[in-house]
Amino acid sequence: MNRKREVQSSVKDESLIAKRRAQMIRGAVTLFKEKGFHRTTTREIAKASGFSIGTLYEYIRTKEDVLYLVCDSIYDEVHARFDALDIEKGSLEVLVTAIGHYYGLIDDMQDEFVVMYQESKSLPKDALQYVLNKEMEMVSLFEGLLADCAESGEVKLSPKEITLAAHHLFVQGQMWAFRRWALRDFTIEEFIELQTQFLLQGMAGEKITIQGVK
Amino acid sequence: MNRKREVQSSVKDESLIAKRRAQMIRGAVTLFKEKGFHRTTTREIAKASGFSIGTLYEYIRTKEDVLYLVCDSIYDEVHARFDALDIEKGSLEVLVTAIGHYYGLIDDMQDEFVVMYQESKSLPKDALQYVLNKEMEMVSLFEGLLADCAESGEVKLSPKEITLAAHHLFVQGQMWAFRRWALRDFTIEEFIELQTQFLLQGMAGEKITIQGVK
Amino acid sequence: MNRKREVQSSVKDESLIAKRRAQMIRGAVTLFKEKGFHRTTTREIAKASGFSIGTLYEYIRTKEDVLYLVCDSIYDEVHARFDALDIEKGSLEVLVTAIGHYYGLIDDMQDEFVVMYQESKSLPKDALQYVLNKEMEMVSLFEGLLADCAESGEVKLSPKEITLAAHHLFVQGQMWAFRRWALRDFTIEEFIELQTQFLLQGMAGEKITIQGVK
Amino acid sequence: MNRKREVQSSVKDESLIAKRRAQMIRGAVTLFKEKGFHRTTTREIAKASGFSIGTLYEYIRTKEDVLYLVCDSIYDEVHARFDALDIEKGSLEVLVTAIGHYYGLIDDMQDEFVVMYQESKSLPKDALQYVLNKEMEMVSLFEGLLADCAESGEVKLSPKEITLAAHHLFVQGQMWAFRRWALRDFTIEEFIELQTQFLLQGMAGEKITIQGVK
DNA sequence: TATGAATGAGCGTTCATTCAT
DNA sequence: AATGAATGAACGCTCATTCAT
Repeated sequence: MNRKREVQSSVKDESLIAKRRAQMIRGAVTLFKEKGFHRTTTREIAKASGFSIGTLYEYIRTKEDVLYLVCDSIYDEVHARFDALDIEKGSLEVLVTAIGHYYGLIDDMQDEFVVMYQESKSLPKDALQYVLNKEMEMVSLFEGLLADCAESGEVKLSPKEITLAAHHLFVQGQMWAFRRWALRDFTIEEFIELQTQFLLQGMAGEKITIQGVK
Repeated sequence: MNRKREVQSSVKDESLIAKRRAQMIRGAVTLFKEKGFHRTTTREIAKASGFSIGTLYEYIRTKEDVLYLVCDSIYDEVHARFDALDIEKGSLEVLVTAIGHYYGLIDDMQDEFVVMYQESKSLPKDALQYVLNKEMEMVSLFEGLLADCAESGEVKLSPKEITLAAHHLFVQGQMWAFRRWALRDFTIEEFIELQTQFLLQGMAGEKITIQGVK
Repeated sequence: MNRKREVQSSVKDESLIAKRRAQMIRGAVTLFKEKGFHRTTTREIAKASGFSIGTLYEYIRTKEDVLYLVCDSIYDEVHARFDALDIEKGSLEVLVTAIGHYYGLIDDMQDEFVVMYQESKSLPKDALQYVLNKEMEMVSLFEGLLADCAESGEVKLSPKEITLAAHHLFVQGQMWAFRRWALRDFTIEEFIELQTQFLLQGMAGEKITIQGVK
Repeated sequence: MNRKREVQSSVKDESLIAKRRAQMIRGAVTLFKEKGFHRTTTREIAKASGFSIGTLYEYIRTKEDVLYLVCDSIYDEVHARFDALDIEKGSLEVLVTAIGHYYGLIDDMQDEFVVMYQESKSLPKDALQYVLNKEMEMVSLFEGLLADCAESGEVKLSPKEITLAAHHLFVQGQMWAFRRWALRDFTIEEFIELQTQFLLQGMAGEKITIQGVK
């Protein structure tokens, strides 16, 4: 399994750690979104979190820990939401619900997702691996759902097509967070509706051939 | 129009400027890909370019200029390729050709595209605007093609659906550069084939309704 | 006289102060020996002493106080030992006994002596002066013993030679603590024996002249 | 052999490196003597050297490098002086000359020696090893000279006594640098004269026994 | 009395940029 | 036009010390 990395803290009171880190994550996300991880200083993070630089370092060991904490908290939320869905076996209906929830989550946590996608490359190796694994878990979840649909005959997709479709789906989710400036005219509901349509049709229809294309 | 930003140089000889900047871009892309813009030092760029730090600064004014030069050169290439296509009016066939060329280009310039998407946020405001405009030009090109298809009745899409489809298309292109680690099993030809299929079916089929979904 | 510096404590109970400071000294010596005064943190001292950082500061005012306490405790021990000797008047025999006891003490408290010699320069001015005075007392004790021997005719030494011999003696003691890595082959008994021999012969013999030396 | 550690510099001009490092060493020795290695900041070193903090770091990689450079320069000087002596085979006369030169050197470079002895423990492991080896070379030189004297019958010393005498000699040298405050009344010539006397008598005389000493 | 979370001055180090040669 | 030594602002991080509980 994908073992959670421990972020060391010299403070012992666990609930205090949780509270301070929540402050930290909130402050850091705003800053990272605005200026990026590298242009944000630890002093700024401390200030935005509402405490001093010294206190910040009571709860983390390195600046990168803050970024990791941000990424980790996103996946905690993702899991919380999906667990609430209580999925057993995939079907077109379940898939559509899952997509809706996933895109809804991204809408709720736009800043966090943008930060994660833009800045995760600055994570130390092991933390990056952890985050990528989490991402893969997410994609696999969709793959599983699609595979169930394929098995039950609801959709006709080869294994490769399933893989691609799952990534496709995942990436379109990112698009909502990333390209808001380009999608100002859409509500999240419209976006979900249209994306779902595209996807279902893309999977369902007959193969199409255009003649004369290289 | 989107006016090209001038990057100041204290050197007069235009052809020398072009030569040195080409060296610079080649060196910088590799470094930016490997370590990101912020972790790359100007000294490293100079070294990778084959000249001294002093010389580097004869051809640019700030480190960000290098990033801008990289981004700009990508779009020069994009334009060169698309101009060669000599498109007049859109049709499904033309659209499919354009997609193929676009994805092919991304495949050829993977490193450059990754750098651009990952690091462009570090550009100074005006340069970022310029690059985003370039991106919008690209998306608009696809929108134009799709609109032509809609007009001629080849596809049935509302204006909003056209916008979304164009972005969709554009983002799937990025995916090829970005998520290569997840798409190791695919060749670029397969990828183009499958993506095109998805798109065409997604646009062509009847609307699908899943009942019981919120 | 050399007045003992008061180290402030906010705790009133004198016996508790003594107990806590003893814990502190034991912990600190080990740490100072291992990593030096500057590389040792107050938190580490607290931990090694068996109490919290807050408690540590109930018994001292500054980190340097700990160092002072260490140095002071060494001289307390030195005095305790020499008082037990109950010296009245010097003679060669008494001198030899004193040397033996002094070197034996250094052997027993090697770590403490090394710390004192290596780190005492980090003491605040007045504390350093106090410690240097203590050291001078020690040297004077030997000077006194030597002077007695000179007076009684047991050795032939000018006042200047006495001074130098006393320092000599003192410094050779330090050597035992300091250069243990170079003296692995010697036992403390051998060392005392040989040093005493050297000293006595050095003082007793006829003056030697080497001709032709500039 | 004891390979010289390379201290990295980003400057290429070797003679400039030598010049700047000489400035650095001169400045640093004064500061280290005054306040110790740990209490001296790199900015102070830069200032005392006559250049900026940025320039300082063009010639070293870490603060510890400065300390190493100081220690290394001392032994360069030691070697230069001893090589000039052109010793072939030991004799009492040669030994006395060597001692005189060694103590003379220490007198000339008092500050440097004090810094080396007080602060070398702050060197990184490999550098410390290098310096200790240099020290051992020095001691061995005296051991060699003494062994030659023993062989030729000029002195009667067992191998162990030779070892101890060499260390003894070496440590008395340190004393001159270290305990100047206690030896204000002596000139270096007196000191050399008396120490040599002590040593020669210590080695030459008959064994002395004090009765009644435990 | 004992605790440990909070503080912020200060440190070592980096690196974009300049400019004399 | 090319070089690379010099600069210093700014960063990440530490740790002695305080003080509310």
